[in-house]
Amino acid sequence: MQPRKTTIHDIAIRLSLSASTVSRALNNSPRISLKTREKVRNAAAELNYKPNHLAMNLRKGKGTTIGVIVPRLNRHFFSHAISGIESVINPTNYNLMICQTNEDYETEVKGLQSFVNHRLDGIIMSIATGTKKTGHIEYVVKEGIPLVLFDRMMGKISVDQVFNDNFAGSYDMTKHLIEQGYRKIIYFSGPLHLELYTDRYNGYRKALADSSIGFENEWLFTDVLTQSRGEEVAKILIKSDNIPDAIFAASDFSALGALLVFKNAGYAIPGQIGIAGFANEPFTGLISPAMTTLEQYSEELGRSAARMLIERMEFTTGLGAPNFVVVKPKLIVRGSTLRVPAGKERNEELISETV
Amino acid sequence: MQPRKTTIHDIAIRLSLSASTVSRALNNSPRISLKTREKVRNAAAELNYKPNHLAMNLRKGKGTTIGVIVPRLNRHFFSHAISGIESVINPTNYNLMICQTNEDYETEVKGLQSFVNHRLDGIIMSIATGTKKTGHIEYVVKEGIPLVLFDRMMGKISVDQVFNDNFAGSYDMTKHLIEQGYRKIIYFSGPLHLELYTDRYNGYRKALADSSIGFENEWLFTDVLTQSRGEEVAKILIKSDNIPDAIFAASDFSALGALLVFKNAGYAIPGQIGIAGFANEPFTGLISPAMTTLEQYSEELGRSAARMLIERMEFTTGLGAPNFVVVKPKLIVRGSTLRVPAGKERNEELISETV
DNA sequence: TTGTAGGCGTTATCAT
DNA sequence: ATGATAACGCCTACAA
Repeated sequence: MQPRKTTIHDIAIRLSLSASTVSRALNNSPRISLKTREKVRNAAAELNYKPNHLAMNLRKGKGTTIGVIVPRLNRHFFSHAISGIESVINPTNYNLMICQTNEDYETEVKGLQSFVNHRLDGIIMSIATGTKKTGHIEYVVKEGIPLVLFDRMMGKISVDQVFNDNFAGSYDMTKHLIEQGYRKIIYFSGPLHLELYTDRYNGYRKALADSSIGFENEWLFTDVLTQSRGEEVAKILIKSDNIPDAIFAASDFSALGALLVFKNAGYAIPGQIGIAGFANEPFTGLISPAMTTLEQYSEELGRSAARMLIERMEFTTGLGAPNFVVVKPKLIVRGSTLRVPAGKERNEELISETV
Repeated sequence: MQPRKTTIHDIAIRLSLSASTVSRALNNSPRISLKTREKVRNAAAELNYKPNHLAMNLRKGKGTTIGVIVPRLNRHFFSHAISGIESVINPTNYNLMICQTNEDYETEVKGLQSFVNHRLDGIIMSIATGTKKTGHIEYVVKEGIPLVLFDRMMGKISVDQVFNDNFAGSYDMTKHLIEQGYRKIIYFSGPLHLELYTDRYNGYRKALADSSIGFENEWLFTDVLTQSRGEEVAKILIKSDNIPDAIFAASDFSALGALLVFKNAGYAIPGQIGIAGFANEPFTGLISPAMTTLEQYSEELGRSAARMLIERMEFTTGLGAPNFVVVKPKLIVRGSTLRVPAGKERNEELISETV
């Protein structure tokens, strides 16, 4: 614990200069002679000077920190999205402040508030499943803080957004299942108050309708996103002797739960039952049978979000019309749903590499 | 974009009070009458006042942000450690600023420097594998900023540390392999300039020695931590016909790479070759055969680190003697190494649940 | 119980 | 090319 940190004043005194000169020299202002700049730099190094960003930001009315809010850090999807964000942010001189909500609304509000109080310059966020109200987000927008929503879209809010074409992904997957001969396709959904999940659900429904396959209300299970929920529902299905041809889950994790339960119960996958997920989490390529799923290009999503945010921050054109970036997920077909003999009605284009 | 944000002065003017009164009222100072406090609170809400943390921190010379530096966010180990940290930090009014180094030294230095400049109040960090010098860390310590090192220990630096007993974990694993009848046990290590990895390596060597099993220099492969490196080395082993009895990898990921290569090449696991990893990443329980590995209790590690940091920050007793927390990893025995018939020399205590 | 004044470290404006 | 001064928004002696 040293008494006090070196400031530009200390440097100024040491060199018999004024603080403003030192400040300018440190900022490489052309108004200061090269010789002086050199002297100042040396003295700064000698005195171990470290700029105080708090003071800088206070004075300038803006800082260099971007806040990121995600539901969970330990999802491949989000950690890779963050990697994408970082790859764009790192070369700039912005810093990342990350906060995870654990899908909880209160935590989300608190985190966002803290970002506002800290006068962060921009925010990238993905809404928690627990979030049903959007006042806190609209507030940030009204406050004039650049904000980009990502993955969990929110049609009502007029703000930049980056997300997957969930409808299309879901549609493609369902079509694939139908092509493989599955007819009774049960759907594991997330909470339907999130557009993300209604879109996925609608894509599934549309594909069924387009193939003239009837839909039964009991085919839909909501809030089945985790492995344990997937296991629960799978056990219920087995116990009630309500065995589906296939399960399409809006989450790889619940798909995994179902796959394990059915496999343990002795069902042949993909023979008796097909199972597909959503997100292409790394484990989907490692289990057996490997799981059919949808690649969401999370890293690219993150990069896009970061780029959009920086755009907003630099060209602070007030509240222009919001921009949207939509990324179409890619169908990754693997063993858990592939049962049509090769060369028959199998669509070669659908077959992707398995990691 | 509104013209300017509300400050305590605005509230003061509105209520014909002084700014200091408002400040005190907002901070619930008993020196201000309850009635005034109430009035101030209302006015603040009405004017949509948000405290400026930059100014607060500048004035107080300290803030409420804790920095976390990890090599990779997308490792189960680190994302769970962060969850642990958060579970301790969230109830306080500190915030987390997270930075990932991608195992790169330069990024680590830059991140740490940025933390110092932002006057963060405390730092929890795990050193990048690319880091060989420690000056930047010692600097932070000398600067008087509370710092806790975690997972990647650094014996030379006098600072609080939380880490696994890597020697013991590695020793246990090697013993287990020997008990299973494996003799030629090849070792995939991380870079040996990190104590973490020398400790693991030494545990392995000690177990071999204690069982009077000779060690050959070609059994050691360094810098084999990723899946792709694991695959590379496995292919080299097969090509050179240098087939081991078992592989013990200091990383689940390189173990995975080897497992896949040997499995694809038609080797029976655990029959012809046993494979074990380190970290208990979720996929280890999902692949087949499921992988034997070591649980590191990352969440607990994170919690301990956060607790130690807060301790240091609150009771800022200068530079007291550093504290250490050591957590012993737990052996998780699964199919990839288990081949001794039950009831023979198999040690029941070693058999743990498979998640 | 409240007000006044000064300063945290920096930078922008205006002068010299 | 450099200096003096004020201000960013808040807090805290000290004074009243």
